Parts: sequence; C-alpha cells; structure tokens
Amino acid sequence: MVQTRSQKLSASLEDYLEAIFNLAGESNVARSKDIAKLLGVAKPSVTGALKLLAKKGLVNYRPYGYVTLTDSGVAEAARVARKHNIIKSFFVNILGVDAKVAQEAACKAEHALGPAIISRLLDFTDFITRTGRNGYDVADEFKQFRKGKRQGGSKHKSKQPGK
Amino acid sequence: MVQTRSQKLSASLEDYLEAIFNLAGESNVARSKDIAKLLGVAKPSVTGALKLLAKKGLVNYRPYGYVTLTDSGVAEAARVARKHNIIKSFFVNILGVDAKVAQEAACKAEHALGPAIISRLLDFTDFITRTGRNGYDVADEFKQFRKGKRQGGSKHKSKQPGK
DNA sequence: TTGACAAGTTAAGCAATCCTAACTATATTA
DNA sequence: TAATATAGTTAGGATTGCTTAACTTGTCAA
Repeated sequence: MVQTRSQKLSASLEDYLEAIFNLAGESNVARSKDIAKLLGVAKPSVTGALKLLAKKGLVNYRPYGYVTLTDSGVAEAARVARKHNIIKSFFVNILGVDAKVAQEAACKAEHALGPAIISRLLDFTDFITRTGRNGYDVADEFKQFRKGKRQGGSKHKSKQPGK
Repeated sequence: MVQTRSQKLSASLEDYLEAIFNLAGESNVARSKDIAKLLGVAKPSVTGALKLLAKKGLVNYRPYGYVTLTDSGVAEAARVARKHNIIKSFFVNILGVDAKVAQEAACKAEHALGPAIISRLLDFTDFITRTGRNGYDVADEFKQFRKGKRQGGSKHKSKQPGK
C-alpha cells in the first residue's frame, strides 16, 4: 500500500531525496554507494533511508536493485531542489558568497526556510538581477561597498581613499 | 573543572542558551518553567539541557536554584542572538516578511548559516538601509515590484496598470 | 563456470533529544 | 509553623539517525 504523501519529511530524508534526484539525472537511477558518498554517511544509513522513502511512496526500492524516484518522489525532490537553488542563487548573485560556501549553506538553510521566505527571496533575487540589467546594479554596488569597508573606508559612495 | 569552550553547541543547546539569554534580561536569572514554555518543551527537557550547558561551563546550575549564564555563556548566547537578529532584520526590512514569520524562520536559519553568510547579510541589510536614506530605496522598490507582480503586471518600472 | 571483489543488507548498538509519570524541594499562605 | 500548590528533578522509555562488523548478493574476468 503505497501512501502518496504521508507527512512532512525530516531534514535528513529530504537530503536523501535530493541526493537521489541530483544523482539520477538523465539515467534516472541512483546507486546506494553514490548517495552515501554524496551525503557523507555510511552505506547502511542509505539502506535505512531508502526503506523509509519507499514506505512513503517516494522511491522505488528493491533490495540490491537500482533506486529510482516515483512520480511524487520526483515532485517532492524538485521542490526541495528548487528551494536549494533559490537560496544558493541569492547567496552567490546578491551577497557575492563563494559558490562552494553558498552550496553548503544552502544545503542547511533549505530545511529552515518556509514558502513565505522562499517566495520573497526568489522575487528579490529576480528583482535585483533585472534592475541590474537596467542600470543600477545593486549587487555590484554592494560589492564595492564591501570592498570599501574592508579598506577601512566609511563613505562607500566616493571612490577616492577614505577621509 | 569547568571547561570553558568545549565544542560547537548543537542547534538544540543553542536554542536553550538563547532562551535563557532572552528571558534573563535585566534580572539576569531565568526560570526553568519559562524556558520550557518559550521553547515549547516539557520541563524535564530543560533540566537535561541545563545540566549539559553547566558541564560546558555556559550556565550556573544548581538543582532547584535559579539559572544564570556564566561569562562565556553570555558571550556565546550573544553570538547566537546576534545571528538571529541579523537574519530577522533582513527578512523584515529587506524582504518585507511579516515579523512573526520572520521571527520563527530566523530561529531555524540561525543554526544553518555560518559566519561568511552572516557577515555579508549584515553588510547587505546595512547597505540597503543606508542607500535607502540617500534616495534609492531598494526595499521599497522591491515592495512595489511584488505588488505589481501580484496584480499580474510584468513591467514594474511603470506605475500605470499593465499594458 | 567459478571465484573474487564490490555493492548492498542485516544486526546490534550508541547518542541526542524528546516525552510521561512519579517523586522531591521550595515557597506561600492560612 | 504547617499544609499545600508550584517548580523542578529523576526514572524510564520512544524516536531518529547514525555507526561498525559481519553477512549476502550480484557481476565480471579468468
């Protein structure tokens, strides 16, 4: 009896689902070994998680077989991955955070931020990106602001060294 | 033997520490009952957490006594609270999120975001706030952008109804 | 075809965090 | 000052998520 949307997933199970989603790619199948490696856990942890996800109707699991996502598993994973990308994009494109740092932070933050925040974060990044193409690039101005700040300057608007 | 900075605190222990910090306020003391209420846990959970925090040298704990933070407890709690406020401020002042939603999201996100992100988030909120006072208010423009979007408009810059 | 190696599973257990029920200490008030 | 209500603790247990060690399965090359 494959129940199709039992409850909210735990952060951990969301991570497994997202990992399968990302590993599967075109081939549509993921291997236990790779999931373990990607998430930095031991193999038996993956087996356990797969059984839970299967019970929730999110993955097709057969012992010793390949792992694939069900339709609702894909939907759920895509939802998580979308959150991840929105957060990461904000970190990288607006805040100017290093891609690797942004990636890791997004992995954690994606479990903490609800729809209200995510929706606004997406719109905001979008908004800043658009206006950037129309002349006033907030992200770039912010970068200059940071740079000035690092050099002990306090004025930001002026380009000559402080004072 | 009060070890003064044993390790990274778990998200849960950070929550307890922050709760004590917020409850203590001027009086400097917090009561177990209030911690439990604030965090939505049962009283024995608080007792357990206090023992752990005491072992780490972060709170002064005596059975049936009042709870106070040690110096390093205050420092650590302030660090967590600062994160919280930076995140919340960004949500409220830049993204325009409802204060209550922002409060709850910040509670979760504060455990997920490291120093690199936090530092930039603080600077960014600061930057936007400053430039807002100098004429171009990004936060306000974004609010208009959202409003326009909600009404199905696609242009944002123009104030007349779409098309 | 078989045997060896890699992949996956099972079993057992540990740590963190929470809970309820029952008990003890403190403080208030009559 | 003694009874009682409130606060706090202890004991015991559930859940989640992870681990290692040992076992099973499957595949590929000799």
